[in-house]
This record gives sequence, C-alpha cells and structure tokens, in this order.
Amino acid sequence: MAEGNTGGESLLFLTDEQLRKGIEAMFFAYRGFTADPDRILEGMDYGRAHHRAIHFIHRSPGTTVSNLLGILGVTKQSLNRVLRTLIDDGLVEARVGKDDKRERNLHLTAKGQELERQLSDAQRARMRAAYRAAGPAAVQGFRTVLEAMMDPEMRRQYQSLREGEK
Amino acid sequence: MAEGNTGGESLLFLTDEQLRKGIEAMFFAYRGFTADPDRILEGMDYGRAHHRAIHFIHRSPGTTVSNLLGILGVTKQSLNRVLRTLIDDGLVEARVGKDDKRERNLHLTAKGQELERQLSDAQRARMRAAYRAAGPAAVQGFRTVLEAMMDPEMRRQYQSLREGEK
DNA sequence: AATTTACGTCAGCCTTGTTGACTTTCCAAG
DNA sequence: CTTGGAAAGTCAACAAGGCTGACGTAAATT
Repeated sequence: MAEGNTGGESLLFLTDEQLRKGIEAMFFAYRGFTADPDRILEGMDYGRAHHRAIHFIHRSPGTTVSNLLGILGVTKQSLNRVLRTLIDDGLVEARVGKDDKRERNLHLTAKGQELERQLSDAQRARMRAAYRAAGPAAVQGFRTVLEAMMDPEMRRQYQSLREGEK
Repeated sequence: MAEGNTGGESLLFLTDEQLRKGIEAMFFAYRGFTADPDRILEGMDYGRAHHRAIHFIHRSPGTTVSNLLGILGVTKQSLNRVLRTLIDDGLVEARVGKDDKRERNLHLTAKGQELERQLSDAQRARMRAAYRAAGPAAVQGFRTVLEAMMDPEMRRQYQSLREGEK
C-alpha cells in the first residue's frame, strides 16, 4: 500500500523498520562483496588487508605511504606489515620519491598486477551481476545512498579518486 | 554526455570503471556504516562482534545459538566467546529451550536492550540522514542492488527476517 | 541401546588492528 | 649551517576476533 508514493513528500521510507532493513542489507551484502577475493586469497599468505593495499596502489600508481594511510584509515605500523610482505614478495615496488626523497612512490610489479587483476575480476564479476540484475536506475540510487552514508572525509577521498568520470 | 540514457538498454553502467566506483563506494560507505557503533563500543569491553550478536538477538528474540551461527557465519567457538561475556555481564539471557532442552533461547535483558537501543539509534541516525539526502527512489535502488549482491544463502537469511514488511 | 544433535569449553594459532618508543632521512625555516 | 619537524621504517607488546581440533554433556532421535 502507498507503494506508488515515492514522489518525495512521503516519509514512509524513513521508518525505523525500513532503516533496520537497510542496515541488515549492508551487513549481508558486504559479506558477499568480500567473499570472492577472500576465497582467492585464502591459501596464499595474504588477506583482506593485502587486497585493499593492492587495490588502491593499482588505482593510484605512484601514491605515497601517507596517502595510502589516509585512504585505508589504519596505522602506519599496520600498513607497513602488509606492505612489507608485498614488497618482499615482489608484488609492490617502493620507489624513493624524486622530488621528496623521504616519500616512497608505490607501484605494482607485473606480478602484483597479475594478482590485482585476478582479485578485481572476481569482485567485478559479482558487482556486474548485481548491477545487471538491478538495472541502471537502481545502480544510480545505490551509489547515491552509499555516498551519503560516508563520513565527509571519506567522501572526499572517494570523490578525489574519480578523475576521468563521464 | 549520454547522461540521460538510463532507460534500460544502455549498458554504460556496466563498464569496469563504473564497477570499480561501486566497489570503492562499498568500501568507504561500510566504514561510515560501522563508525558510530564502533565509537560507542570502544572503551566498553565490547566490539563489533558483540554488536552483531546483540542486533540479531534483538531482531529475533528467542533465537537459538545454531540459528545465530548461521546468520553471523562464524564458528561456535568464536560466537561463544562473545555470547559468554554478554551473558556474564547480564546483557543477554540464555533460557533452556522448552520443547527441545538442548537448545538455548537467547533474549536481551533490560540492560541489553538499553545498549542495543543506544547502538541502533546511532546507526539508524546515519542511515536516516543518508536516506533523507538520497530520497525514496535512490533508497529503493540501494536495497535492490545490495540484495542482488548477497550470496543466495545470505539472501535467504535476509529475506526470512522480513516478516511484517509493508 | 546407540547415535546424532545442540551446546559449551579448553588450547592453540593467525590476521589485522592498536600504542609506544626509537631511528634515519630529509626538507625547510631560522 | 643548524635545527626542528615531517616522512618513513622498525621493534616490541598487546587485543579483538576469526580459525581448527579435541573433548564433554545432556537431550533427542532412531
């Protein structure tokens, strides 16, 4: 009932019950979201933290450690442990900064790009299936709500990574 | 350009670039999603795992341990550690099953409900703000995509918790 | 009577987060 | 030129919260 009333003045979508459903949807969907990469990584010596580092280095090649710390929201000690193994295993290269030699510019090696591709292929496949099933209008709404849900600082990070958007 | 073309036959929303944006939106939004309860719980002896247990016990009063295991997707040892502290601290009550005395029916005590309210108020507040900012149509799309992203088993769990939906 | 189920628990391990302290390197301002 | 502070790396210790394996008990089922 009142299903057609989505014109804007209806506030039925703001009931506690609707909000709780949204909360649970986030919980269950996030599980699916991470499931495929987790499966790939289990058995390797890597975990979700490695995936995140690889993702954002791929996304912004040459990014610095500080920059990555800001994006991932962890301590440098925590990130360093992850980065250390990736560098030692030859998946990530840390080049001394040209202008500021204190900085390290991070890049994926060929081997690192191979794993990145494997992980993001899996994650994109699920995303693609969900998008296709839901349709373009739903996808638009999906992105709008997620963006509104972010902390302002995270929203900045998210948006600043969007050069080249159509 | 081509912005208006969201009519259904356009597949622009399925490009790798669009998918990657969706992936990052999930990552950043989930951080926001958990930020407020995390803040409340830090300092107490509890964490996100306790929050999840409290949420679903509140959601399905009288639920059994096995049932909760299925929803949360963790091992009984992991859940037990969390449940143990909640019971010892008087937030959760475990009543011996009436029909089947092997089962434990879990309920929140008054004290448990107090914490649950505090946590879910905070989480709902963010959700409400996001929903309000995005509008009813976006919320509809948000839920549709999230549901499509779940593993089939999780989708069952999600939907089976929806009695009483309008 | 034997087996299965539901739950609890002990012990040990791993990942990934934390704090605190310290060093090295380097840029930039005094 | 010296010095203060930022950037990065590292060591140590710890905690939360996952995991496996093994074992025990009570109750239900066969």
